[in-house]
Amino acid sequence: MHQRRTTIKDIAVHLGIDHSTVSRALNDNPNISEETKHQVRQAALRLGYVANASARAMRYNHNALIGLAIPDIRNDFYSAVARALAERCNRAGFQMVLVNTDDHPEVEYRQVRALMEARVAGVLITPTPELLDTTAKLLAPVPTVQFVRQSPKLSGDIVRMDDTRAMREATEHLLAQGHKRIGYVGTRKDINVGQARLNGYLEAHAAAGLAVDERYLALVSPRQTFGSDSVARLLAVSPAPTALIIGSSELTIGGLGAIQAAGLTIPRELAVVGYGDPVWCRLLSPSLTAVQLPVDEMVEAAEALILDRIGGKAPAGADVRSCRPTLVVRGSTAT
Amino acid sequence: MHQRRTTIKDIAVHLGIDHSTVSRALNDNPNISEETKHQVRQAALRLGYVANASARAMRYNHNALIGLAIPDIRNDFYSAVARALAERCNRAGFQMVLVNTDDHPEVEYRQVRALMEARVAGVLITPTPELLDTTAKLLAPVPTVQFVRQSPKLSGDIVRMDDTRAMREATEHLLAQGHKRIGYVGTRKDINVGQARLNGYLEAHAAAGLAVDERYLALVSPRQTFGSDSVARLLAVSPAPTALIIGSSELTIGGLGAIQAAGLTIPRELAVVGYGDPVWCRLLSPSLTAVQLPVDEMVEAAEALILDRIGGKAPAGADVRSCRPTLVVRGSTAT
DNA sequence: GTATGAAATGCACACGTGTGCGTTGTCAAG
DNA sequence: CTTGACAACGCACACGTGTGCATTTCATAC
Repeated sequence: MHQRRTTIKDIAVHLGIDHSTVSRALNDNPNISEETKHQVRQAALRLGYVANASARAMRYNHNALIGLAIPDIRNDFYSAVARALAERCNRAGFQMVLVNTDDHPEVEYRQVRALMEARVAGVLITPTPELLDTTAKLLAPVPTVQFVRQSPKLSGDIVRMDDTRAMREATEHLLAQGHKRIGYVGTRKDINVGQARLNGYLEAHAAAGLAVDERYLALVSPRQTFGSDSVARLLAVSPAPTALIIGSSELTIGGLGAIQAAGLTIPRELAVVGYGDPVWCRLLSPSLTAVQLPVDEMVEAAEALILDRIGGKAPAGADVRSCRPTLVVRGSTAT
Repeated sequence: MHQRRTTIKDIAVHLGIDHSTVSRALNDNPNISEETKHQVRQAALRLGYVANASARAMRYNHNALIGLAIPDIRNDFYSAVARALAERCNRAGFQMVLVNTDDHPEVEYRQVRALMEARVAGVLITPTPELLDTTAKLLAPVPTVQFVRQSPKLSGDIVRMDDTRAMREATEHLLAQGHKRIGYVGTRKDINVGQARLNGYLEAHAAAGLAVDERYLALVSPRQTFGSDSVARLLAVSPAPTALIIGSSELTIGGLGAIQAAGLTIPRELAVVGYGDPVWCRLLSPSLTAVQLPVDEMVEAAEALILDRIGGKAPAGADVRSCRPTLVVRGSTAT
């Protein structure tokens, strides 16, 4: 059933030498003769030796692992993040370990606990808004980067984006086109990015001296069905909004479906701005104006921060990196 | 820098008892008094004890890990697979470990090696067509499931889909609508699914007594840019095809872009069938007729197979499970 | 021949967890 | 009081790897 795997001890017995010599040979220790090294390497190859990461992790007191805890890997943004981070980790000699929290505090706890049991050297997490105290306590001993979202219960560095600015620009873009009734479907205010994005929407209205009609606002959890429901509700308001901003990639998918179901022509009857910039944005007709998220920039910043912390060469206080999303104007807001 | 983490030994010292008693207490051994168990649990909680998975993995000779090696997590199909598998693994008490091979044999080798160093109990892999001998040798000691694709160099169970049937149905669907010039953009024939899908296309033509014009075929690596290039090339053939089948999800994304760039109206000037069924298929206008892949069914089969192998309760020979994709007809092939 | 040193290798332990086996303490039956 | 039975716990080792230290071998210098 469970296969016995060859160890350095097997190699040692095979060659009639001590296992410590094998260990040194494989690690290219200068005290070992070239001849012995050669024989050891050959034997390792022949016997199919593969180092045991667990044993190694125990010997040193750290694992070359970095944990990534995100809501759902099926989300285009997070899958791009995971891919980029995995690549960077590999380059730095680390292995990335991915877990899905499903935006559920208990699942999040279990998954983070699994990461801690694996003794990850650092964690990159997009915390749920209801992050448990026990989860925060769990994360305390290791360098943590709060990615995208942040929680007051967590300490550690922060990598975020300028959500407020992005949404202000998106709103200003629509206002400049003469829209006066702009619907907004975003995430709940207790998710910090939800509040931030809403602020951008509000600021733009305030700057334009335009009052905000509460009936054009929908703040929900970032699920596709809620996006669909919310958009349907906003479109039913009378007078109907002439433009719509959707403030989350999940909500965008659901929302676009609802707009189609309503039979509205974009952008003539309804202008639309989405959040997140998956490849298929350009395939829609008309193509979708959207807030493009700086994935690479954010992952690069996060990785640099966490590696510095792991290496011990980082300032005492928490560092905050804010990356700037860009509004990409396409057909869905054409005049 | 590297935090010292509390161990059962710390708890033992804290309570003035032996570490073996702590171990037994935490594992609810009947030989330990309820009072001691209570104290141990309390102390574990207070000291923030988190079990060391590496040490545990060494004590037993297996890790509760299952490896998943796929080309790219950004692909909608594979991210859905990863999500589903992770969930099932958790339910079964396992932890999934994900690696991207990037469809590159050397990367594949490195990543599989990392999995084997982590001592995964089993591996689910979508092998690259050029899978190295060394990679195959690496995988030999553990139960392996070849997922979607398969390689002659590997042994072990196989979970695939009936690609030929799916493509035959897709082709028949177009033939039934009167199309005589059907372009086909698919993956290279040395990828087994590429050959299988092409066969479906060919079989349908043969059954209809229709000759296949080689100029309408493009067989490439599954990259978006190749999809774009190939479609552009096929559309330039004179007479141009009236319908197009794209036999890979990556190629579909690139191909749709090329069709848009050519300014063709779907389905009037060109009918289109895609492969893979991401959520955004329904958001296109017209919505995209596509081969829907049985993700859940395949993951369920793969997980059952690998758990049986790990548990030792599986037949000697390799098992093959073939799941059936379904053609979902939408607007892009409307008449 | 002996001392000196360098090169190459073996011995023994540590890391954290779990378990077989021996030991202690307690209580009841003889 | 002795014996046995049983509950509760400690001792010691194993898993695979790496490393400090001691040991061996061998050549060179005195």
